[in-house]
Amino acid sequence: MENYQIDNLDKSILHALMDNARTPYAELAKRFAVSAGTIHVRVEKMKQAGIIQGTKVTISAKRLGYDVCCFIGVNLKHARDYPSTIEQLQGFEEVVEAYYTTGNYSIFIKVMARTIDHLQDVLINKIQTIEAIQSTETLISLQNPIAREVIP
Amino acid sequence: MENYQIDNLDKSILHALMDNARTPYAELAKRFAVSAGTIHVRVEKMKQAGIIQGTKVTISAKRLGYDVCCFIGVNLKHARDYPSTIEQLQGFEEVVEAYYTTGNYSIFIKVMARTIDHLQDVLINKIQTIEAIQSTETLISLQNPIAREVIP
DNA sequence: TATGAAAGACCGCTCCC
DNA sequence: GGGAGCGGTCTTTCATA
Repeated sequence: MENYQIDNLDKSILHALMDNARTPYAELAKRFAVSAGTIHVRVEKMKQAGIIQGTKVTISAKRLGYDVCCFIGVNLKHARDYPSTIEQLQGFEEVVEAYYTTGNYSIFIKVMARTIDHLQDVLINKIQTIEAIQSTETLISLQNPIAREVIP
Repeated sequence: MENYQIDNLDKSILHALMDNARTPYAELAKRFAVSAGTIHVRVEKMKQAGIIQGTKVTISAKRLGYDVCCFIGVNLKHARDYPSTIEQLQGFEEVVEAYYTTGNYSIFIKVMARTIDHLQDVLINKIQTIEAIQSTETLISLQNPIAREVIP
């Protein structure tokens, strides 16, 4: 779990696996002109170092009927209400991300909803029922032109 | 690619595969008391329906030295500058997500940086050099207590 | 110490019930 | 939807530089 300085080969492997986690090692080996055993060793090292955490399938939220993506800036009445608010937000499945932030808002959340009506329902009947919340500001996402991950 | 109404078994499979895309079908079969063949059929159906898009490894940004996560609300001088701005933002590897939003900002981006100094560098020497940008507002994320995906 | 090659185990895919 | 055999992939081990 110590720090491990990745080299160009590691980086290339990461790129490939971030695109498709099931890329055969043999193919990576061919692509990067090394042996499959080497690929295996590198992947194992990065797993040990905690760089590669696991694999997961990518889901299309749209295909599942979730068309509306929005961000909501939340202001709390008192900063001390932060933990309990997070706990309550966690109970709403539409809240997919939450951040404790400096700046304009206390908490910043990402919400996925099926429709605008659904979003309205989530806002009024879920989020705004939390007592500790003073006010919210909603940013509806119309497009998501960039979506990727950091790669040094 | 048509719409496909998923049932409880599909949902369970999705959950399992979102946690670990390499879970053996035989194990899923045992867990949900069906045969491995059935798991295969369901996964294939969801792939066909476009619900499952692929698999990717999960990377620890922290382990790679990226400790600072922040959101930046961007205001443009003119709405028409949107496409060219996105194009320029795409060129900065630290910009990992971008949204075209209604509300306070024209564009909303997520930035990953190594350190606060690095973030400052990205802001001053990259983002704020874009001519079309009128102003920016930065929200630094101190914690990310909720991070998951929609699952109906 | 890191790489390359080969053998064995495991998994996923396909056919048939 | 369930079960069995084939093919492919991952993993491991050993030899090598």
